[in-house]
Amino acid sequence: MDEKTLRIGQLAGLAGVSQDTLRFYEKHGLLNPQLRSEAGYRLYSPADAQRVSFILSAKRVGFTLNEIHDLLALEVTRDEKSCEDVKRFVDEKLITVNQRIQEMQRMKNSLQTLSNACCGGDEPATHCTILEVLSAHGDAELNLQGAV
Amino acid sequence: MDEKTLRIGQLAGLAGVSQDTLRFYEKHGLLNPQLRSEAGYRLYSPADAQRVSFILSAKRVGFTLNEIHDLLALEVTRDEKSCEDVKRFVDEKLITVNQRIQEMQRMKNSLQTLSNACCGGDEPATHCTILEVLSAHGDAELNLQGAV
DNA sequence: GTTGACTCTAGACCTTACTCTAAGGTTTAT
DNA sequence: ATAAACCTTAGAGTAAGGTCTAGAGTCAAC
Ligand SMILES: [Zn+2]
Ligand SMILES: [Zn+2]
Ligand SMILES: [Zn+2]
Ligand SMILES: [Zn+2]
Repeated sequence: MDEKTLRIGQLAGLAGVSQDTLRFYEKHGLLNPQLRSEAGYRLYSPADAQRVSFILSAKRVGFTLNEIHDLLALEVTRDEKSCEDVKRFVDEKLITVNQRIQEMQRMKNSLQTLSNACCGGDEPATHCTILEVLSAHGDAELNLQGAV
Repeated sequence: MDEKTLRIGQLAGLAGVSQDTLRFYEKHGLLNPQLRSEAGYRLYSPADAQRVSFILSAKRVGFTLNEIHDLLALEVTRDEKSCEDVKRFVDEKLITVNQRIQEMQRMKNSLQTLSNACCGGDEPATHCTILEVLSAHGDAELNLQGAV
């Protein structure tokens, strides 16, 4: 009842991950709750909870744990790094995110086109293929040369 | 010189993946080039190439190989499946993609805010933290209850 | 005062998606 | 006709991100 701290099971429940996952993140330096109960139980502060939330969010948008580690490290190392470094790093990530958004948008369009074209009835779906849609209005997906 | 077929190294080069990766996809049913040269070399048709392109695109937007397999399977099984099935499946994926786009958009905003706030100079970056930004205009990232 | 829910550590194990190795056959160029 | 570059298979190895197990302490409640 110290403060508004959470034990591992509570935070895991709220965040929708396992306790093991939280310990795993800690072991890999993404998380580092400062408090322990007398019995040695981890006690997570609201800031810790926010951190978890950020990790999961970043993961869902496609960052690896290593990248997330670097993003979070801005907090810890910020007086060892210059603003120049920070800005360069963040702007790099921004480019990545923008590219992913564009690709997602294309995928969305393809799926939407397929969905629209499909009558949704219960006859055999002889006319329904993702690849057919892609080749029909086939932009973006054929540019093999565009690959990195 | 049959047609415009590609050997594995050529397709791998164009697609920006390894030959092993193409064979791996084949082994796992995502790809299945019909032709072989007399010597037993795989010969990929333009349709195969398109398929590869789709796989990579789908992967980049966050689908697993299993999910991609299912998307591609629409082609193969389409006269065993009803339009109803296809539409349900695709609409499900659409929801996923839309959610990811939204989350990416939020991440983009956070990074953009951080980038804007950062002067980019070479003094210590004491004021530059992703978590600070998130807590400052902190929507979306605190809703632990919103987790699945 | 013990049952049941919760937590701890250390370490083995798992899945996904490749990546590499070994041992060999093919094609092209000189 | 032989090297260099390409392809084949089967199977082992790797990295990321967990997940599970064992063995033990803790805490609330009946
Ligand atoms: Zn249909
Ligand atoms: Zn139909
Ligand atoms: Zn700055
Ligand atoms: Zn600055």
